[in-house]
Amino acid sequence: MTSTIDYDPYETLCHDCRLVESCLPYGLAKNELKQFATMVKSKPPILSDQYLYRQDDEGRSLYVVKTGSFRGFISSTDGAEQTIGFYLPGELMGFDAFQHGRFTSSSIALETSKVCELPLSQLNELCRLIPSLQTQMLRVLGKEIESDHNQILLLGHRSAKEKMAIFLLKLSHRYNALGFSKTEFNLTMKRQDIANFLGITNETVSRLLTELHQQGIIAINRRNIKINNMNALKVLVEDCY
Amino acid sequence: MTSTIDYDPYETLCHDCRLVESCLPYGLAKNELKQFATMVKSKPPILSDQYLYRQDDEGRSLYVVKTGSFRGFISSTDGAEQTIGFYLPGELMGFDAFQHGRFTSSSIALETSKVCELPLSQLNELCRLIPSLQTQMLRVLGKEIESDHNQILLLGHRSAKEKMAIFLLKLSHRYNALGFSKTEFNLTMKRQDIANFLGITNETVSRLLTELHQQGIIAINRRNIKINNMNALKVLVEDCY
DNA sequence: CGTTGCTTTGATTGGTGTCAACTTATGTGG
DNA sequence: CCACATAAGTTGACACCAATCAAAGCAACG
Repeated sequence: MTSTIDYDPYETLCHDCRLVESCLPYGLAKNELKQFATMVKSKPPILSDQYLYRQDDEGRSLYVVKTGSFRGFISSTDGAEQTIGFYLPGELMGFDAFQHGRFTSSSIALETSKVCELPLSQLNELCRLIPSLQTQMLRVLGKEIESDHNQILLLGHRSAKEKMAIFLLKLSHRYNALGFSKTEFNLTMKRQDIANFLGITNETVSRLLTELHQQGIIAINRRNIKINNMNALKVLVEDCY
Repeated sequence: MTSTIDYDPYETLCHDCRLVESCLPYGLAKNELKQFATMVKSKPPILSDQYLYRQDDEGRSLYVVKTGSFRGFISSTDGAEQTIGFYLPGELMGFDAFQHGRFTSSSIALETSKVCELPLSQLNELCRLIPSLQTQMLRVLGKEIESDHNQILLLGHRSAKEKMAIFLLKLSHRYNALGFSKTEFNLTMKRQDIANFLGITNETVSRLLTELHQQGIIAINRRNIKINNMNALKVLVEDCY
């Protein structure tokens, strides 16, 4: 499967990166950005289904998605999983290692993906030197927390249909923010992943997508989805966003 | 109703505070702690049902619970609420204002409570001066994120009974960490609050508590709860923790 | 004491999960 | 290139957990 997100085939430094506006160093002065860039470690691409990091691994870095997408999840001791989020380009992963230096979740690539690695030791040091980076750091942490809160809101008080609609709208919004179509995109995750993320079963996901398709609100073929009636989706949610 | 948590009737500085080991400045050297303490603003006690802060308010401070307890929640545009957490002494509130300088959740006192206020501007400055404070800051942020992830796990994949058991076990654990009994304590929140937090209805909460009572696993009278059989509760959860 | 808000209990309904069968896509080896 | 195995996705029948609606019990408080 080819990725819908593959606009950066060559290695670039931060100041050339088209993600810079949504990434951590947003708002830094030119010389600061240059300094920031020296810290960034590049890694070989992560293939589909490969782990970026595993729960309980030592966590010494943050990671930013450069291309591709990831799925973050927690495993219970019995092997049951809960997907806590999907990560698209420009989004950060690995905050959960801040507490004890070990990841409390795992991250796995949904397709061939590239990341920028930010070693925490250097990031901390740089935050002291560059106040606006410190501010920006707290800002993305706040964003992460707010995003988690929204997920709690979604899981706690929404019907399966509302959850599905919210999921699609949010994905649309995020793709749009990255400069892609907000009405047509490829789902990089399996039905099962969506189901797990929303706290429902894959059968229910399948049924709901079929239903939305039959109502003409979306058109879906395998992983390709087209939103025909954005408003109808919003009506389903009514007031969540 | 009298609080179960009322061991600090007099104003104290950080170095005298019995919460210091679980609070933000944990691990700071004596002189650093002194410096930290000068930043702490004391506030008049918050009475029951009073807001500490409201969603969309400007957020320029973090707050630490000194005595009492709070309920944090998000409101949708239609007025529906989702409780995102309960806060006991030593726990921090207000991280969600990091993103845009405004709270994305509200916090309300469940009983007469006291908080320490930490102005963000000074906290940021101090983090630059005291590296171990910076580390500690990231640690509590990591803890907050992990806690949110656990809540997502709970809401996504647990039956009502499991949710209830997890809620009680977690509360027991937190009270114990504060030096209180882990088998007997008062619930400072209403059934409705618990229900909302767990994503179920208050009727279900009531039924489950009654059921656990009849099975002899707990003894509950209004807000007072006694856990008679901790193991039985853990068996209900099996593998979550 | 009467009002009020919180809690409990009961009867009924419906949304999702569960189980199972089938279809479709992908990949492998002969 | 085909036969086969495997995984992903769809669809249907049925069961059950928890929501909903309704009403009564119970503590707090003026």
